[in-house]
Amino acid sequence: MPLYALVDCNNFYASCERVFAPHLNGKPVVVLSNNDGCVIARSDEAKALGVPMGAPLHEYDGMMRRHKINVFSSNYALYGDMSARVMKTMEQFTPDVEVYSIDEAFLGLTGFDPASLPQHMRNLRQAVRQWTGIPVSVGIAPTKTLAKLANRIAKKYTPDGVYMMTDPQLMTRILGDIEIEDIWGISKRWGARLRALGIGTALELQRASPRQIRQALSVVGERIVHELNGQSCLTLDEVQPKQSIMSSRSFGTMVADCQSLEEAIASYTARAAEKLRRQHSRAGGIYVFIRTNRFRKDDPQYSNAAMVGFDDATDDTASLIRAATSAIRHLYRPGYRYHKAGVMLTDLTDQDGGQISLFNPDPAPDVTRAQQSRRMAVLDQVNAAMGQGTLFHAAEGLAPKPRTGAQGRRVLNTERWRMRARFKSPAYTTRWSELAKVR
DNA sequence: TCTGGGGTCCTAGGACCC
DNA sequence: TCTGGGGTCCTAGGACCC
Repeated sequence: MPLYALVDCNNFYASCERVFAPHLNGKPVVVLSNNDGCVIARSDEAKALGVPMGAPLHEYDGMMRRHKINVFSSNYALYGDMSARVMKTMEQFTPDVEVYSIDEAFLGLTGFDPASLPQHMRNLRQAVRQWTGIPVSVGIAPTKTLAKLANRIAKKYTPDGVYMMTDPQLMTRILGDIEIEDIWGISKRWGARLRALGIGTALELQRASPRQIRQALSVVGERIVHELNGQSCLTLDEVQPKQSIMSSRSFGTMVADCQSLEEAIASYTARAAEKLRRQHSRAGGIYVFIRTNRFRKDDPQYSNAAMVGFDDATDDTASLIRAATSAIRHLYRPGYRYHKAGVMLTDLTDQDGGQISLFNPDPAPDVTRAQQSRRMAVLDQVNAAMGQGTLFHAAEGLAPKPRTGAQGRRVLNTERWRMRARFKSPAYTTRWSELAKVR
């Protein structure tokens, strides 16, 4: 029987801050997102005081002051470094470590004597605590999905932070108390779908017919059913190189001039290029986007993106920055207050070198549905005239360029998602397929 | 005024070829 | 001109995770 452990750092970012401020042990601590916008990590004490995940600072400012909650800006360099130390420590206890996220790892424990595992994991936990200062919880089970659940139990109920879930009878009792949305891979949406089928707990999902679940949730859901039954479907994966690398930020204050956008984009590109080289990859293309603040309904809205493809894939920061800033100059429109920008490196190798394609017709401020559909009609005509159902307009005198390949798909999907989010318009959902049919 | 920043996977159906 | 089957690749849409 295979055995897995999920090791999860408790309140990771908050714990990292505490390592360097030990006097805050036992006191409430929260860590904020970029620009100190909202809460992204909370210590147990902060959770107990009722600070929700994602809480916007401006709403909870007074409350946090009242309760003397210690508030930190995020320091990702620190967290990344601490994470690496934690992972390295765990490698001393088993060679099979899958780093799943910055604060979690799955361990492969097949071959270990099950009877001695809890103690082995207690030792691991203590070593991590001692060498890094970070508290972790460990869940052990025959599948990854069950290990995730065991980890919850470990975190909530066991004093030594380790829980092994192997006894079938005990498992039945535990699963009966777990809401389906708390299962790894079951979100709110899928949860609602399952509840409509009369499945509300992990136990009910465990006992459901795999075929029925496959119908409702695809093979992904069926796997979860098997995993809940102790049949391992998800194996330990080695860390793979990223298929796309993103770097984006919302600005602390609105940006209106092109120069500042160029500078921001240049630094994002440099960051992304660093990640790229670290995993020994080259980018075949770079995708660049800018947008105004969608939360400010009264502001004129503009959002656009461009892709530059390279003749030869590159990892050279200067070339990438040249491409990105040139894209920004094409994307920039005066008269807007920009809120966010970013780049995504892709391995699009089928792009022609140096070509820039814009994704969006130039959206005017405060477009109405009627205006938008008129604009779309024009765009359709342009695309029809160009012979290919491509997504670009010719205002810049740029040749239209069809996009293909896996990365192109990814980028397009991302962009579609943004468009839908921005306009909340079904017209945008259908437009792309209609364009495709023009061919 | 403020409301994060990253990622991955699956599938139905169409296009195209034989 | 119409019909049909099998295979592969791509697109578009729908999810999920931390």
